[in-house]
Amino acid sequence: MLPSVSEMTDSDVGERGGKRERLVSAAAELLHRQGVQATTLQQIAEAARVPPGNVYYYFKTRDDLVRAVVDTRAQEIAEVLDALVRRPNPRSRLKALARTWSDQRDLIAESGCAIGSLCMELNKQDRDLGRQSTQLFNPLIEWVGNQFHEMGRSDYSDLAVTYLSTVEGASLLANDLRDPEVLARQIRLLEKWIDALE
Amino acid sequence: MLPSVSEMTDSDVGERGGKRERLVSAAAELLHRQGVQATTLQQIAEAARVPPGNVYYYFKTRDDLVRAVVDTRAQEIAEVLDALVRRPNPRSRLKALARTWSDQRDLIAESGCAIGSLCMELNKQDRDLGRQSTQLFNPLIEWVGNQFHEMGRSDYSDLAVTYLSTVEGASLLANDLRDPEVLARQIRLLEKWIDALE
DNA sequence: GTCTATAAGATGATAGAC
DNA sequence: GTCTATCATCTTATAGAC
Repeated sequence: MLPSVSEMTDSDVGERGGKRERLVSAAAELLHRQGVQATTLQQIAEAARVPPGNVYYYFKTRDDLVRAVVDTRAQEIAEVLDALVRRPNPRSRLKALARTWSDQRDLIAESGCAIGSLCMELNKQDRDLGRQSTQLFNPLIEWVGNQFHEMGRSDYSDLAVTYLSTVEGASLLANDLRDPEVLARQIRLLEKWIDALE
Repeated sequence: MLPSVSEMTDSDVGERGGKRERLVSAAAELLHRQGVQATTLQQIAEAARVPPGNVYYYFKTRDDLVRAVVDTRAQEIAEVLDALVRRPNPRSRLKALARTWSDQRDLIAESGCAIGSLCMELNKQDRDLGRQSTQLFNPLIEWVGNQFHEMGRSDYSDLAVTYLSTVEGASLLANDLRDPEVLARQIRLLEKWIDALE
């Protein structure tokens, strides 16, 4: 079994020329833009500048590559959340997190939220891949819930769902309407809502 | 060109044994449960009890069948919205529409919102099929916006997006968490929000 | 008018060459 | 250790039988 990205040493990466990482990176982008099912290994290999068919040297199956993309997304989320703990209070942390969506409004209007659309597609798979999506939303729900809890709200769990529902729903509509400003406006309203909470 | 479902007379249906309708109905359910890309014509034909390969007698291409499913969903939406005009005021109409989602909470927790997930997948297609999704959300946004407008709100457009964002986002999270009550709770909060608006 | 057999093409995966 | 050639399978689509 090959080591995961996080387990690889620098020398491993050097020996392979970073091809595994290029594959995961190219796959992440293509799965976001085209969808999981619509993207072929050939397209991923081409985008990563790796010989087609050679993907199987780095990943045992196609599902394994998809799993690696999910792991990478989960890691990105963890990094974003970790960076926010520097902020002084839960209110400003929640608003800063929301702004990571409006900052990406152009991309989201074009291809939807990378997390939300990935989850939705994984949730339709009946294989074990299907339950991998919890890696993405669960940490977010817990983190957001913790912020509301710190604010002294006993209904922190419902508030976390409301928060993420707004963000994901607005991303879906902005994508469907191909209008980044739809997302920007909803995030602004979400910030007001956070400020208005006691 | 074959007549669409709405244009078919009873005798047409009788002669065909309703196979076209069975195909669209089976396709709609499978696209919802498995996704557009993951569903094959064989699966649809089998579910509709129509000989495999015979699908092309009723639909010129696979995309045409998907289009028929989208048309059917759009028609379903129109029917639901039409039925709501009997209600006395915009506030009760908005709450009644929201309840159509919580009424389907078990199905949505299992497979997501039929409209939202269909839109998300269509939005990733670069063919002309991709822009068909506007048939689904546009009428909803306009109708919901009209209700807020009748309530005297000048920001009716933003409110309509907030309303649908909440519903679609909550459906996505309920699906990911496999928890119908998540959706039910968010719809209850949405109803309170509607009541609280001036 | 209805359906079967099959073509044509693409995709995931493997075996083995370099 | 890296990559190429190829297989087996599946899927859309068509031609033509009944």
